[in-house]
Amino acid sequence: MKEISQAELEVMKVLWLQAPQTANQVVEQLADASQWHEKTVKTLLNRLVSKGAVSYEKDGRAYLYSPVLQQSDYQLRESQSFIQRVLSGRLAPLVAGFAEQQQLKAEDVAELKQLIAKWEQEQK
Amino acid sequence: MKEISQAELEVMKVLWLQAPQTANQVVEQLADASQWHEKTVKTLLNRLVSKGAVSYEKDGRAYLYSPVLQQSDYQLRESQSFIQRVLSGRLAPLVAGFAEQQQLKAEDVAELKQLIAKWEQEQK
DNA sequence: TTAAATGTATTACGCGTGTAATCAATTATT
DNA sequence: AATAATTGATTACACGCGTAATACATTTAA
Repeated sequence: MKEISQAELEVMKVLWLQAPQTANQVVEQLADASQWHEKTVKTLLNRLVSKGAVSYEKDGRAYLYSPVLQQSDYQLRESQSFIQRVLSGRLAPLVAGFAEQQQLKAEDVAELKQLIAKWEQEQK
Repeated sequence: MKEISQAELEVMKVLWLQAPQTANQVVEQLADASQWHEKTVKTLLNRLVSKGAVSYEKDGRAYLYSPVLQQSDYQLRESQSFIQRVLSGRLAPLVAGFAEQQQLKAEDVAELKQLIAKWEQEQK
């Protein structure tokens, strides 16, 4: 699976919300959200198909597009590479930055606690 | 501050470890680590200067390069944009990525606990 | 003082991406 | 059936990036 560019990711997000969808359904949502021209969205869909991230099937006149790459898989893969590339494998500085900016949500903290608990369990 | 590309980031990492450094010191480390040609590294340094991420001062015949952009600032900025763009604003999936990789070190856990304690203190 | 070496600046080039326009095929309309 | 409209495929093009090579300036060596 080749890299997915930023613009392509926006298209994936639309398909992750609901699938399958026709090109026009996708175009409509992105014309609203991102001001993209219809042709642009079609190109992005084609590139995603070439990359194997999206599949389609003919439904009479129009095509129906579906994601092949699942969002959770994508997020995990990207997160891992991001952690290595940018954070050099360390989570703490990131959390510290978030805390400083008051961007840490209760939900995040709960998740962190759970992770720590699990980690401590494994250390025994 | 313009975007920093992946190759440029490797150069920044070398400068974050120690600064100032001459171009040749940087080149040496990256020739070892990344197989990059001297000319390539010089180009990357120049682009980083153009982008305002690195500064230099003349030291006789050679130049001394230093990061202007601090690593913690960069990490925070990138993390926030990554979390918005890829994770739709939630920190949790990133943490899950960590758990998956079994990358948590005792040091991280200790630091995280402290951050959480502080955060809980502030919530009262 | 002229040549070699060293260090930086400028230029190069193919590829992916953002952003579409045009072409071709198929369906709908008159 | 011929033409118009729709939809996907192909082509376009400028810009940033990875990866250097070449040119230029300055210092050192012969």
